[in-house]
Amino acid sequence: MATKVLPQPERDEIRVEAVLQALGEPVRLTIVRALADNPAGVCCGEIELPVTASTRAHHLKILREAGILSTHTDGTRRISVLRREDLEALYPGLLTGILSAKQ
Amino acid sequence: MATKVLPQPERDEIRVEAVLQALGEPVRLTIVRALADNPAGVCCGEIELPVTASTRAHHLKILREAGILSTHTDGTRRISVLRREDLEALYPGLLTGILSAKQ
DNA sequence: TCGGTAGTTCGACGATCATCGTACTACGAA
DNA sequence: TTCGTAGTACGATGATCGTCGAACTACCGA
Repeated sequence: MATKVLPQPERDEIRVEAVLQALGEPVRLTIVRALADNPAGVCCGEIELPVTASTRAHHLKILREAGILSTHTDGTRRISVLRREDLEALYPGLLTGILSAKQ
Repeated sequence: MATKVLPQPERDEIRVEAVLQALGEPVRLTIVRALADNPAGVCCGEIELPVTASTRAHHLKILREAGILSTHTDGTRRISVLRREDLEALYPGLLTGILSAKQ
């Protein structure tokens, strides 16, 4: 039950370039969309992706280090949640704009 | 005076991945910010950038092909304008969010 | 017509990146 | 404790990307 939170940048440490660069990759964008659809958080493995587990972990790390998502442990599972509040505070409208894209 | 418009994607041809990937580069983000400050358009060479002319042309091409800016000729000059309306229609709030970043 | 100016195109090069397989850690169940 | 599951870390590899200089095109003024 949400025992530990993996290292992530504070709100004031988040940089736009890192956020945009992280979002500019199809697989990562898919992950972000999946998280947006599940406000309660999603277990990494539950998102269907055309890559192996190690690549998946790689992308999740990039998203976490960019400040886009937060990950906490739950047994052997890792639950990821979109950092909506932080992103909205820093770049109001950005997430909404991206998620409103046709596909 | 504004004789020709360089090839660019129609609004419905613009893809989010391309837009985000284009914006996720420091030099290109600088260009976009400069264009946002000058709604009337900016001549490429007027933006101060830490790169050579050829690299500058390269970045402008990527931004144009992503659908972020529009370029028309004016004699030997090329005037670039941010495609605010198109971007706002496709991804409402995205530009505002990005431009509101501290730096 | 002849520069000169503004910008693009074309390789080329080095750096970064996405991907993978393998090995590893951490946890829960039997 | 032993096994299976969930996920990470570590190279390695091939592809993409940012950068540059040099050569080229287009336009304007003298």
